[in-house]
Amino acid sequence: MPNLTLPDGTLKEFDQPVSFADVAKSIGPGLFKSAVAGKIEEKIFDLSYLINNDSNISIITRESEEGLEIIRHSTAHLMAHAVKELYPEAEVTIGPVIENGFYYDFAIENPFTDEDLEEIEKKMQEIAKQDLPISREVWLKKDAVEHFKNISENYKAEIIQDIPDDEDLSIYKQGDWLDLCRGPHVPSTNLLNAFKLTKVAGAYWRGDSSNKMLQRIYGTAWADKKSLNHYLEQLKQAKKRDHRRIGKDLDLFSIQGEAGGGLVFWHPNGSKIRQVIEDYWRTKHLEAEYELLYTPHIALDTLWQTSGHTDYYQESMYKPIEDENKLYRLKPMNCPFHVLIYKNQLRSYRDLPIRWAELGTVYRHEMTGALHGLMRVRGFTQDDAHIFCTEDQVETEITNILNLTIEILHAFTFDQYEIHLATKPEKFVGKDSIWTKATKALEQALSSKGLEYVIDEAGGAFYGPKIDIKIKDAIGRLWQCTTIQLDFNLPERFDMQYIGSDGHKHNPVMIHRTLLGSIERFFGILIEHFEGKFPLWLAPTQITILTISESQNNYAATIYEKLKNIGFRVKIDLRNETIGSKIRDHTLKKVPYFIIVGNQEVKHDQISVRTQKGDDLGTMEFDQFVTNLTTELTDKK
RNA sequence: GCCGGAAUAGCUCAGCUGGUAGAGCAACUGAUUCGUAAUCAGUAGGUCGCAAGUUCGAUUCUUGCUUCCGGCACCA
Repeated sequence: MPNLTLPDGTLKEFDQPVSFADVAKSIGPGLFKSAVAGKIEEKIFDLSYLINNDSNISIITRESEEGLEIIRHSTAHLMAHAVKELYPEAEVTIGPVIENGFYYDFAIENPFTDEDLEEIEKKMQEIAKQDLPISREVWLKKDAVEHFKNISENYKAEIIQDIPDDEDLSIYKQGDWLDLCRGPHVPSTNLLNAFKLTKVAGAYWRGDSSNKMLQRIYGTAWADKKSLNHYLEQLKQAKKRDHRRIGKDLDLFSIQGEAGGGLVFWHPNGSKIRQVIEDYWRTKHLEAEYELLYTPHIALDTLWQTSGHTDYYQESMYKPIEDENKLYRLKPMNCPFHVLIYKNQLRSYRDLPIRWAELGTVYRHEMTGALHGLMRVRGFTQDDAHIFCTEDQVETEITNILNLTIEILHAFTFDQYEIHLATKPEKFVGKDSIWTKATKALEQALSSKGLEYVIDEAGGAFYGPKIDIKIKDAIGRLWQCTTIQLDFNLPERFDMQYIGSDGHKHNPVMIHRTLLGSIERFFGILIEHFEGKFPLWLAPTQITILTISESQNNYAATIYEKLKNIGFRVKIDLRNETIGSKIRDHTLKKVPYFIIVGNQEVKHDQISVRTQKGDDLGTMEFDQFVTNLTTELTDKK
């Protein structure tokens, strides 16, 4: 005779065990209709689960986060069911829920095509309409293994083998198809009506590249058609921001097969933006008392042996180049070079901290399949810096780095982050005591800045703990750019030293840090973040002057000269085209401001201003315009 | 690197089962001199990614290579 307490505190009394479905029904038909599962305390159960005892319960509806997850999970099963009906020879493996959807991996001889996906989707709709009840059964492990082996579902049998003997095995049935699953699931297939299969791709069994490759089908599923369409629309919008598309449209950069994959060509427009970014970066680093370095692009292989790179990262380093019987390597990192400069003279504790920064171009042989626009390339420039300091200086230095990071990211309108602090892994170098001290210093620096962070337990590199910062872009995606890493390894490997106040030699602590990460990748992120509509201070062309007809050419030229002399990046369009056509062209080129001059403007010695967004700011004095833009530049808006 | 797909004019794309290519935009020329997202007309533009094979004949079929796309694996 369970007494059930609902989330709002209401007490419901029943004189016999009841299912969640009945409870929902007793509360209201609307709730019953949208119910997909139930919850006792924090545990989730099927709607059909019978509640025997007094408990705190709640009903999970299809719109809730948990409800959606159940719908997605059940849709994954629905897809597997459909695949088995169409391709009985396919073997099912696993089908988890992922962000916005699900996937299911199948072992099958002939890979699925896009046409197959359509067929499968149709079959899914068919099964969903049949309104098949989804029921749960508990099986013994050995029965389950035997069953799946009998029907040649070897992967499933293997999965079951790995489940501990004492655990209950639940099997879910819909129609004559069944699958091992922890559940819960929606009570019937007709609750699944807003889904779409999105793509098919290969994926390794158990995620191991030495295993067989399976066929993975991805899909998305939602509580209703409206949410599904909303999501599909979002996907389309995200696609419109693709930096490869915009990079081509705005003539920012290219990557050319003729030169090789993953090597970036910065066109004049992209180069202009990069130059502005780098100038700003340099200014800020000089202000923060860094000194700037330049180092070579290649060095003797033996240097990379000393640094340990050839041991750990050989596969992603380019092969050695031979010259005069010596082997050289393209640099995959800048740090050993900075170390060499450090070692070039005797250092005293009075010299520390030393802060050296370099926009250093490195080359890494990424695997072909990994290359992706500007996001993953083979040659890129890191905004790298190394700080050499004493153990006691670590916290202050980290605080300084965080300050600089926040200021620089803010300039690019990135003000929301997710911060990770990665601690000592199982395999590590250096003394426990210094790890503890250093990790504490990182924590201290973060908390004193009031920054929230999550601890990534044992996620540090073998050579030291680190802070990673992920920034949130305009459509909520996270990108890891900043990383601040302590290194107890290189100072020892290279036998770096300083003379302490005690007159003895000590190893300095080395901090590696990059704020933007790779300039190429950061540029890609910026393109997507701004959708190509760069703020005034970054825009390759800031102003375009458009004439109505030929008679304003001279006036336009004077305006042009004046703006250019002030330092604006300005262009002039004297083409024999209608004003509408000119506006369209430059709007599509994402120029922030247009100055339009016709006979009216010439007559009153004024200009008419329009923005890229389409706002007509009307006519104004030239000086007014310059003042407005100068403010905008200072504010970096 | 692995699985699948793709590569045609500067860009976006069409070209059925083999008979050496077509549109729109851009470019160029001319007309038009125009008031806030496309003025009109004409011209030119292609080793159909590269190499080999099958064939009387290959953009089309086969193989290899290169690059790109979607995932997987990898990412100091």
